[in-house]
Amino acid sequence: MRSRVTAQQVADLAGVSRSAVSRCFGDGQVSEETRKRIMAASETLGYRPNAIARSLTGQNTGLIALLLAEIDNPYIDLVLKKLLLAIAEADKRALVIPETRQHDLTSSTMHALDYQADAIVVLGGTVSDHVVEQLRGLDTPVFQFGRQVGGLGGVACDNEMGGRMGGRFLVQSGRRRIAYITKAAATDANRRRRAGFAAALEAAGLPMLEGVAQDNGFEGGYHAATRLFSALDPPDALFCFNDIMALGALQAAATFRLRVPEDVAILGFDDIPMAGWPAFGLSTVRPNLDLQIEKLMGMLLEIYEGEPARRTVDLVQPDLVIRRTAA
Amino acid sequence: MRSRVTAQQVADLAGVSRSAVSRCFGDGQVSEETRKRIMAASETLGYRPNAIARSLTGQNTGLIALLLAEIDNPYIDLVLKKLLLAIAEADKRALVIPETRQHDLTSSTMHALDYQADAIVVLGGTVSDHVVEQLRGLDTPVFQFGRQVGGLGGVACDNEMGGRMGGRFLVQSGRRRIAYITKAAATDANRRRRAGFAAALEAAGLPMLEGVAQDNGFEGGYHAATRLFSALDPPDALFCFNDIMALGALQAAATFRLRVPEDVAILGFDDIPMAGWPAFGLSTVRPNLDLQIEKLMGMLLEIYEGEPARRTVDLVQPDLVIRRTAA
DNA sequence: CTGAAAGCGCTTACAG
DNA sequence: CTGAAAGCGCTTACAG
Repeated sequence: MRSRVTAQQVADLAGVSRSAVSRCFGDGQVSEETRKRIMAASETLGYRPNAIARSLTGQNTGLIALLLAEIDNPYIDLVLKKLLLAIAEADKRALVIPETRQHDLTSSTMHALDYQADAIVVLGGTVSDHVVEQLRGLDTPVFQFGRQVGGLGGVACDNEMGGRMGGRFLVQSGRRRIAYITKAAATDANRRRRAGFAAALEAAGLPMLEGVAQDNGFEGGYHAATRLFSALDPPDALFCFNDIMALGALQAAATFRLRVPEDVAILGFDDIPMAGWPAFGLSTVRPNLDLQIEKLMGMLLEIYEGEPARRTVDLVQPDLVIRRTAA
Repeated sequence: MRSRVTAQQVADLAGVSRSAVSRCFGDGQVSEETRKRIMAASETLGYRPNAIARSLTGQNTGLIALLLAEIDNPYIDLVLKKLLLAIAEADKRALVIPETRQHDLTSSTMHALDYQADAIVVLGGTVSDHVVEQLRGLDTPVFQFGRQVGGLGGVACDNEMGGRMGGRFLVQSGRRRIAYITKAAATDANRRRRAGFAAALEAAGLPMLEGVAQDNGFEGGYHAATRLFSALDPPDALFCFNDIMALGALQAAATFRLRVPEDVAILGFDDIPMAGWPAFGLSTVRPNLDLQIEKLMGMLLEIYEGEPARRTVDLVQPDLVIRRTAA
């Protein structure tokens, strides 16, 4: 442990008790007079309370654990960055724990618990029922971001609504052979987007074509679209699970010399920064990320007020962003 | 603080002292017999040592603070993710602290110190001399990633070498009007890439054209390239500070109906995943990120061995990745 | 408002 | 190898 100034040293210099110093830096009662003396002493000595010691006795540690259940997703990168900023601005610290080959979500949770994190936020990926059961049983509040599994509070994009918006838009723009592209293994977000999309097509009396991808990345979208374009009667619209896949599909369309959106409309989901680049002009469904973060931070800060952790998921409505690839 | 099993409870159940339990979970001497008893008791009770309490008395906290001096850089995203994985695999925890409007690098450092982080790693951005002075004076070891400011240990891509490789390649492929594109405000990486590049051109007796961008992003590259292409005698090769700018330049070339690489060669730096997408096929300089992370982790782990923190920067040589945009 | 005391859950010399 | 004791740097009732 590094040699640092302690509260006792400040107390000695200021001629007060250690308790007074503690109260001064905490929320206790201190007279204006003593506060001034303590602050002066602190400044000369360069005192800062040891957060670790404070955590041992205090109400909380100020630590919020971020569990990254999935790390290869550009959208999660964005979420992580925004969340880091929000946590710093709320004057809390983020303990970021990724899933690794050796360490699954369960052991990440254990680590968060070892450090007495005040709350745990699970980002990305799928969470098995078994793990959810564990998380739900913890004393430490657990929140989920972007997912809606039972019994765990959190915030998510209304994926079903997003799927419906996408489907409706393509139908209304006169498309008739509309496909949904995604990876086979269904995450929660995937299932919901697909369900909303399917509902919109069904309401219009249209069938939903399917494109199955190997992965939820550029290559996955590229190959799935390639297969669809190779069919006898190719689709005139694609709705992709996410923007990266949509960009892959766009590339496939270029390969087939299809005009976008004239021959085929392409719609993504996420509105990652690239979607807006002039090179792409990708039309997409944009989750309201800032609002989601804001709501999550609200839930997080509630627990510092002593309120019980929420157990429900707040859904945030996405927007349709129409650029060039679907219009 | 949540109600949790303590070492005392384990000791009671196992019929040993609290010290024995501590030694068992630490590196102390315990007989095989007692170890078994303690482990059994721990398991029945579900005991895990409280990392906070352990941090208060132990040699270290197991916390490594990651200071994000710049958050809007896709390359830094990659670095952050890889570093998070490496830290988790080394069984340490990452405390991630971003610079915010309210909190500059200095106050981020203070927060890292409050939590008694064992080491601090500064990622991205520029660090003023004043802050470097501060960081250098700390008892806590500070490392830098991707930058080479004096007196602070760390690891970085050999940017000068990378610039030279890029320059040499363009010269050898027969280009004669070669431009370097970057944002005006010079970061350390920028200066070095430019210097290496300039040296390569000078060695060939060629002038170095300059394209000044508003920012180091897609738009910056796009507009800088557009200006260059609008000139009376446009360049036949562009070397961009990073891949995102190169993608912007690529888009500008398309707008001017320039063939790439026939009319103009475009070279980036970073080899972000997108660079390899078939849509782009961007030729670029690829820092050896994995090796950099490995070296940094080596430095980080040295301090747990009680060795003094290194004060020198380990340079890692980049590779040239030739795809389609420059060949 | 203030200080003395106890305690948070550990680790670490120190005896034995 | 093992346990009793002291201590890490705080906070928090408890008296005053």
